Amino acid sequence: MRHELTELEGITLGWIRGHEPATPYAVRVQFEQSPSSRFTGSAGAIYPLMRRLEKRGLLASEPTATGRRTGRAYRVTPEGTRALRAWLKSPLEPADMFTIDPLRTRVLYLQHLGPAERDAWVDKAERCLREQLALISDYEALHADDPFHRLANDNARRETRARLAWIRAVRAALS
Amino acid sequence: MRHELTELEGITLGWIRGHEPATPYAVRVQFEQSPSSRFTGSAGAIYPLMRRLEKRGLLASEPTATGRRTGRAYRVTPEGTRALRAWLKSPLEPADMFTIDPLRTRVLYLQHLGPAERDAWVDKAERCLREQLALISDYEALHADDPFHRLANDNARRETRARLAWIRAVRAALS
DNA sequence: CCGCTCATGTAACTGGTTACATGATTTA
DNA sequence: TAAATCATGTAACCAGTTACATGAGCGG
Repeated sequence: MRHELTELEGITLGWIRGHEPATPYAVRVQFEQSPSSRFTGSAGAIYPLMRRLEKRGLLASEPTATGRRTGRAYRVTPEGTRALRAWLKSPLEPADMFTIDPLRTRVLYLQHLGPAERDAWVDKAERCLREQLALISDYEALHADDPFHRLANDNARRETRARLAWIRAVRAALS
Repeated sequence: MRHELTELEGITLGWIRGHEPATPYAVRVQFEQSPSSRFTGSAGAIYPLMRRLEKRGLLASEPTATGRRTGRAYRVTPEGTRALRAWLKSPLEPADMFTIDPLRTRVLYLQHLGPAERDAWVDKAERCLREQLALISDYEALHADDPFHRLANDNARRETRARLAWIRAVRAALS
């Protein structure tokens, strides 16, 4: 009885649970409108993933037809709910939760850019972080009703603010 | 002339530039002692990667022998330096820099846990974040001399602190 | 000499992306 | 009715992981 889920599987399962019955396309749209770039929500990922979860007994599907179109709509099975709950609780080992910040890795080797290039880099980074704050607010407006979405959004905002404060510290340190 | 590098390639190239001539094993050790869990620095990743970069002309290798052991030590070519600099400057599109926080995705679906389970989850998350702060300090001590490392470390510390503040806000919101 | 760690690799797998193919429905 | 876009899927590829194989050197 394997219950381990990848991050994408966990998120998908969680989303479907709240939007049953859900087609793969609906899941895809959801991923595309999210400002996160970790997953594209490409068809090539979602369709096989959902069939995979069904084969594992975590999803069950019924055929749907809008007009003459064929397709399948999925629901989370009790087994799937159990897997979702296990996923929610599980991977909280300290090692697993190190955040990945592409800015952080790049600053490690910033010595290989000239002073002017470094300044340009820092400026651009700060601009991008500001834009991101705006994107976060936009996205938040879409889900103002869901308190859990608001909490997740608060996380994104706080992290982005911390990175902004940091990038300003970087600028100060470089000059 | 393709100059695009994956994150792992960029980091590897940057590290080698500062530690020439470097063996794949030395690169591996470096990754293992880093507190980040994004890359394991497994042999299966590093050895092929470095050969790949050599074939692209970004690394050059000389055979080395400690005792009767055979092996190769690598240096970054001028072409490799150019690629490194391009990588440092390039992927700062807003979309690319969204941070991945496994806590954030999980909180989205926390509604599927009971109140007691949620509390336990929040407690564990907070404990892990605290441990991480300690890990960050340990790691910082290893590189106290390198100002760029210190900046990167400052980033990790600020983000972790922001996440800690957030998780406390989550606890407050849940009760 | 036995076992441990150092060091170099390879092979099979996996999860996700890109790019493509195709048919249905809506809109100009 | 032509073009756009909605919706469902497949195939080829790719970077990185896991697990394994192997041999050198070293300490008990």
